[in-house]
Amino acid sequence: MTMADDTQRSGHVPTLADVARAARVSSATVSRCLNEPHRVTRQTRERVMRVVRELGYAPNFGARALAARRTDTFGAVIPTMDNAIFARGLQAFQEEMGRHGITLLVASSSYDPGLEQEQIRNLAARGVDGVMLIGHDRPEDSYRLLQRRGVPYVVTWSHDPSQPHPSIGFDNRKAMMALMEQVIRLGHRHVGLLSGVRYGNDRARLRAEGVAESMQRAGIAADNLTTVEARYSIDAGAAGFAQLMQRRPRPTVVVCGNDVLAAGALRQARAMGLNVPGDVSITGFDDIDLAEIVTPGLTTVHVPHRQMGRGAAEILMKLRDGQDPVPPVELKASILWRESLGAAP
Amino acid sequence: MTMADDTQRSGHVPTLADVARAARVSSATVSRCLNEPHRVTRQTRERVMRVVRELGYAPNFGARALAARRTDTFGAVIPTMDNAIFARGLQAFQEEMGRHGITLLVASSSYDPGLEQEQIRNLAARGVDGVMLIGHDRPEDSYRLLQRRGVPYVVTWSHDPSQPHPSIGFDNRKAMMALMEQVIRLGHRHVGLLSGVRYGNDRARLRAEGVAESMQRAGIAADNLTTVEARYSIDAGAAGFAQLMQRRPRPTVVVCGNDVLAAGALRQARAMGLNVPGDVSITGFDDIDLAEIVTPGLTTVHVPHRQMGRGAAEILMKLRDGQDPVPPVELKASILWRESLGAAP
DNA sequence: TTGTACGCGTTATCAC
DNA sequence: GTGATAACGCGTACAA
Repeated sequence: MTMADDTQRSGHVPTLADVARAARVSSATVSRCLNEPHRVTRQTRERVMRVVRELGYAPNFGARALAARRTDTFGAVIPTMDNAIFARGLQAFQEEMGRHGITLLVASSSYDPGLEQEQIRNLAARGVDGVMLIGHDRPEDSYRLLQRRGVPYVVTWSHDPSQPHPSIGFDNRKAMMALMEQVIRLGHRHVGLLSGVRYGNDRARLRAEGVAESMQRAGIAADNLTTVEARYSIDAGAAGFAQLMQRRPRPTVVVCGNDVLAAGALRQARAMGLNVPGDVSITGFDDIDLAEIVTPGLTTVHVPHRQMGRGAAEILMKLRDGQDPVPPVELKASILWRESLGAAP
Repeated sequence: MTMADDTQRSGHVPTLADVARAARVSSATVSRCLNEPHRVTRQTRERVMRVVRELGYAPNFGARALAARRTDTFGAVIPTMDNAIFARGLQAFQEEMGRHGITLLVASSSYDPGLEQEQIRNLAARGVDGVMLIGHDRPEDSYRLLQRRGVPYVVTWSHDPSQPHPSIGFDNRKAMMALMEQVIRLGHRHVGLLSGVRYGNDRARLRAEGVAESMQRAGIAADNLTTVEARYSIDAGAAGFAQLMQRRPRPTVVVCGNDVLAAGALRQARAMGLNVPGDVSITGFDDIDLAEIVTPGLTTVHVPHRQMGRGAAEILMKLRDGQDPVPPVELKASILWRESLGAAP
């Protein structure tokens, strides 16, 4: 019989009433001590708080939410926790929330719109005071669900003024076009696009559109662009790169929809004995840690992750406090030059 | 005035009573339709469910938890979301939970024991039916808090039979010693240890102890080991590596407490014009994606992330269902050979 | 099979 | 400043 067996389960979780009884006050006074300490005399307050500590009391969240109709909790639904893309932005989001005494609930959707809707419903049922969403593309029902329950939300990672939702993000298409301008300037005319899955993902979709539009504007035949779609993983990136390299004429540059795919492409290039950027150039998107650490370093699009997270928190709090409407905020993404993009061979 | 302005907030969130009224049944019947559909005739069930959809009803979580004294929610407190270490294990944990209709709540502690306790308290107050914890090292109070409230928990990422807590993990010390055996066999006698922060982190502590013990067993003077501690980031790893390289005689190998530090070490080695493993060897720990993608590939300790996550879920469910005690589960970690570890120069 | 009625633990509105 | 007490929305004996 170990210690854990003795104590893992116990009889009774202390309630407000237990504290009140032990401190010889009413439950209302205990509640006040916890929520509005200044409305209680120091003497009783100290007595109550001592009992709170002794009993190890913690308020029951469900009951509190039920009575106060407010949870001081915000939610975020992100496509995946399995990588670093959203981590930094989320961290900033959380830090800003923490400063205001708000807790963050995180759910992940595995890039599945149906699952995302379920997660949104779950967060709403949990009474979150606001929700942060990634990207605009999702069933109208998902938005309606939040609107109907009066839960404020903010869309991030994408700026698209045509969308009628509060948002903060950057223009994925424009950012990709800025990168493509450099690619074309360096003489590349045969382009392989290693895109993320576009269905239900406006970031991936807009980035891909940016590539095509840039080529069109430069007067390069659409036929010179080959696109392969890959799910979000290094292995899928490697496989996609191998596929692109079979195209004739072979692309002189592989533009990737994100850094993870680019890392996979880099690995595959090495495995195929291809020099980067000597034989083929590779570009990324996002500027996560990975982009700096690979060899050669990835030329990529730097995304203002932290600024986005902090801004999203601010917007959500304005919305919660009744400020409405809040206009979309556009952030800038910039090109980060490293070594993986060079002149066309 | 955009669409969002019109609909962002609405009047009334539908309740069980609303559904009952619209469907012309009692609230009890609606509740049954949602929770025990088989105890209701098909006819009324279909009528009720249609109203549920029409009204966009979702049960109020707080109220449900309050009445049922059960949330079908498990929690996990991880040190950080900012990297991939815990992501894979957590994903497996979540998948297993999902199969059983359980939702996961994730909180992060920023490697701060105080903050971790606050998060544990928060999860407990939210009524989670179980909690997954990383590592054993934390104030006794944190455990007591859970025990007192009768919330089952499981410790992961670390196996230590001397600890009286349900757990699943691997022996961090033993794993590091297995790696060190190879390091020493390759002729290394001057070792730099780039350790993670050990305070409140038994994984980092035990890994560091493993290095020291291996050297002692091999009869190598303790003086031949230089230790530098670095917080969890690539930059800190790079700085720590630079510091270790100033030691005379210079270490022929830098053993890192995790892959992220090793990646930083690798970057710094390149910046200093040092060949790896020709001039100096570097090893990692964890085997995250990064370890495979850097150049040269990291020789590291492969950790059974997914197995750990899945196992943790199973243990937690047993505990919740009253099975007690559940003995600690030990998993195996293995050495993964890549290119960054070579013979001593 | 369905309905009635109570309790879950907290906050908020009153009196005092 | 403090104490009763009525919600809050749901689950569940128990009765019908």
